[in-house]
Amino acid sequence: MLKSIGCGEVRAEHAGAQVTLAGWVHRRRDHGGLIFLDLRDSTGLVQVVAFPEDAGFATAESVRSEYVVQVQGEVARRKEGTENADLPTGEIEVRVASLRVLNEAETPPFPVNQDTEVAESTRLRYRYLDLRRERMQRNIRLRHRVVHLIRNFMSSRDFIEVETPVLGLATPEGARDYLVPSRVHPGSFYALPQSPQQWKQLLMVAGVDRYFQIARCYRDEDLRADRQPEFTQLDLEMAFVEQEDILRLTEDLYQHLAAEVGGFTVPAEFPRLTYAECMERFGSDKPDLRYGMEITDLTNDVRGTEFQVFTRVIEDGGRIRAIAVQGGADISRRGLDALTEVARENGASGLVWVQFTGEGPLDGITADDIKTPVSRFFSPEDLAGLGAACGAKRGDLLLIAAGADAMTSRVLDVLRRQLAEERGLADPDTLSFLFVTEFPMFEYDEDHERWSAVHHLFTSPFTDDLGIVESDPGAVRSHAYDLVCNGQEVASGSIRIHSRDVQMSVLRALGLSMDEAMLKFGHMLEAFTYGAPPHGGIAPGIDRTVALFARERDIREVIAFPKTKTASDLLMGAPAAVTAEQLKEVHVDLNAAAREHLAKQASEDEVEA
RNA sequence: GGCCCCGUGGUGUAGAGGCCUAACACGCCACCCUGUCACGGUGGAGAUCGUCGGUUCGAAUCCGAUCGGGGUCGCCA
Repeated sequence: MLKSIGCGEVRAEHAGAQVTLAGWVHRRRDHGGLIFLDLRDSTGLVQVVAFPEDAGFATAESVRSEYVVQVQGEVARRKEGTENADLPTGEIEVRVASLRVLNEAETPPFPVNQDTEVAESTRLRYRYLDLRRERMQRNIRLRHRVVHLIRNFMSSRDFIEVETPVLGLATPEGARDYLVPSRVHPGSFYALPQSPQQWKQLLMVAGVDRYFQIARCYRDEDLRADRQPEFTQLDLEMAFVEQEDILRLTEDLYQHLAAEVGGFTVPAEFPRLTYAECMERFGSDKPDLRYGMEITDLTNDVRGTEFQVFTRVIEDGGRIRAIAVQGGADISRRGLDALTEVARENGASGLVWVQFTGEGPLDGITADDIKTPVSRFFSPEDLAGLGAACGAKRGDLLLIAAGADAMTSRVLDVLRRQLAEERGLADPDTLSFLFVTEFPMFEYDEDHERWSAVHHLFTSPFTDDLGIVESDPGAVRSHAYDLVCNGQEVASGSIRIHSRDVQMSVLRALGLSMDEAMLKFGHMLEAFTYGAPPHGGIAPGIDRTVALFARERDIREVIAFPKTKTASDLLMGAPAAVTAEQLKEVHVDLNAAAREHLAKQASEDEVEA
């Protein structure tokens, strides 16, 4: 080894010892007559000091930020009064006996030694330097730790890790596939897995009754802060289980992770809410439970009133729903207009607000203490009643949306989240986990005029609903469940269908013909005829999980080499054109549009060069 | 695919028709400095304002296109 100890590991107890250090020059402080170097490696920072009489002094004068150097010297206690309490190594310093430059370094394109804001594209272009910075070092090390904890936990529960192919078969359902052309089979393509779903179910049939895998998944869809074209899941599956077994295992895992990582408040027991309950109380299937503002149904409270905006909606089968915003009476007229605009953008024709000023309960509140555009239609008593129904006090704001459930849910969910954000209601140190259960089996796809699976087509419908799978798909409940945390879906799973007949019925409900079903899923249907055990599983997103524990909002911050929004790799320059020879080998011809695009790109590159 | 935001020395920002021969901080370079730790001091170099085109007597600034990055809706079983 080129070093005898890590920079960050040197302590007062080493005083007097000879050490060899190697690392990057974090910072140089040249006082003319003496030079300090902060030397950095993965273990931390240590101060190296060189005096003019030291052999390494001339070299110390010449080194620059990010030079890679090796230092030999004696550990010494710092002079009294010069200790640095902010550094674990702050009691000591290393007096240079020799200093060797292992490699020089260009001035980096952005500061490596401080956590300054840098354009993300620049960070990605020089990711190897970005990763050298403290924040990213912390994140990728946390990621390792979390994955390590997961592997140990799964092993301790008798799961075995099995690798499954990356080159597989395209499926007609779900996300767009990444395709890989076959050289050996002209005109045929592999698809990269959207998840190892089918493989893990086949492993269940194979008698591997407790499987897991840290699996890379690929989906060719547009990206977001929490979505990458390739991402990592803890994929797991168990045979002979019921939903409760999977949920308990998942909760145990996350309790374990939270306890080991530390620093977060986590519910003692993860609440379980049905999908219907979530939509009713929060308007979302991934509610943030760190704050209140639950939705209240006011339909019956306003049924007989004069206000036709409400009564007409009720006649049309809609409902009147509201949230109470604690302390919201101080929101300005302009702020209220902005909230109304948000409601409109999400499909509402308007938003009724009521502000209760003053303090204390709403009983006996007078018109003077109520601000609302609908005062003509409601008495102060009526409005107080509505407020009380939502749990409001004086000083609070009531926001009322009227219309179809889908719209009012969306509007109140968006408002709830926005207000929580604006008013800082979400505790950053709380991880508010919950399970959402009883997802509907199907949803209607307006664009393609057919039913599609909400979770996926291997999800088991409720036994009680098997009779209506094909006659009334919209009413079928499924054994699909999510783990949700702080308004984000972190895991998703289900109990699977293990019967060929049920699977065929679901495929028919999705509008797949027998021929198509056999072509795309014949292998699954066949496997199910050979004694498939009842089974189920879940797939927590590793990127999102690590981001939660790292307090990062963007999963790109916990991925070593992420892609941009347009799925390109700024460091390597992928994707890129390949040679005509390579295309020929895989029997691929580019169409005119693709050729034109490449030509244009090439000419732009020339201009730059 | 729609909508929105951003693009100015190496980095982060300011500049919003003529005051710009583009400002500030950090960084960089040189010199000075024996106890700093975001060391300090003095001096200096460095951007034609993403690209292309247009409007104008005049464009970093206005308009259009385009490229790149980001957000969001669709999409993501």
